[in-house]
Amino acid sequence: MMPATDHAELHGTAATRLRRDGQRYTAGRRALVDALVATDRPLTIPEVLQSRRDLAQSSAYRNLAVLERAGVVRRIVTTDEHARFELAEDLTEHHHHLICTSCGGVADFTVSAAVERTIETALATAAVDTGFRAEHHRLDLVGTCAGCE
Amino acid sequence: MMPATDHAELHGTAATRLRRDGQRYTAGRRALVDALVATDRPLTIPEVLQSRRDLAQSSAYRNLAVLERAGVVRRIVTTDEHARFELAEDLTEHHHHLICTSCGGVADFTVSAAVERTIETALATAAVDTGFRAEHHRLDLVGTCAGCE
DNA sequence: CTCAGTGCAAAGGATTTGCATGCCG
DNA sequence: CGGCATGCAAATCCTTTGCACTGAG
Repeated sequence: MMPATDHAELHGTAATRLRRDGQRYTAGRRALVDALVATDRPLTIPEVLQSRRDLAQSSAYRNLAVLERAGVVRRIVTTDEHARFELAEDLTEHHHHLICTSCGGVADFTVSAAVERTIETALATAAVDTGFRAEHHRLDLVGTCAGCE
Repeated sequence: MMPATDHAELHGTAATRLRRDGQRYTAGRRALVDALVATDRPLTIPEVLQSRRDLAQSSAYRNLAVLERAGVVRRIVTTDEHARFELAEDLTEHHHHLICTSCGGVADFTVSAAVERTIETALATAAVDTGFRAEHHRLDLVGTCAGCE
């Protein structure tokens, strides 16, 4: 798996995935992807709309749903009232989230490959034991961020 | 830390924590705790209301918030539209969640103490690196449950 | 031309809140 | 008695949807 860190390639990948779903890669959708590329943390829709004033709220919701179905973005829920969106993992890299219970903010972080392997193995076992078909795991750290301290 | 698996003791602990917050342990609040004790997975508010028809919806929301502030229950957000509630971890035991993306259901599971230690260590490092004060971690497995397969 | 995409405004649905009443301490 | 707790209904807030319009192919 090779992360498409190059912007042009990223947009190409997005276009391909949308086309596969019978969807177009329009300016509005590209703008959403651009907004997500420009940051290193998942954004809420208000945040996206603030950075791109020309986007209509309803289109943002609709297009993020389209992008999610096409596998370009991922929707995550944390603890606050807004859903958040980030690029799909195969377009960036596997990471986790620091969730601040004070301000509701979210930041990304990663752990070593060795730890990931340990977790993967343990989860695979748990999945087999319970007849669960695992798609992916989610490891978050919940607490207070440096800014809220 | 000793899990208060005994019901009487559990209610005593709940009462103490509420009192510490200047709150009463009323019948309605006890009923909510009972509903959560009776199951091995986090419940949504509709689920709680269904098992206890005598509870008013608004009181359930209000009281679960009170119980959360007092540290008796924990609110968790998964991927579907409803928040879910479970007993605080120190009243049960540390566990994780299997989240079904098909039916929205949630089940509990645990991993070995060795794996937990590995995770704890890795997260402690990440927290220090980012100036984050960690309260707890969250490890979920997202996929399809046996029933939805 | 045709049909997906867009924007506005209105609807929907989970959760919260105002207010009058009930009940514990 | 005084104040927290409760229930009902109305209000909120995020998100979704209806509908007419625009634009790409």
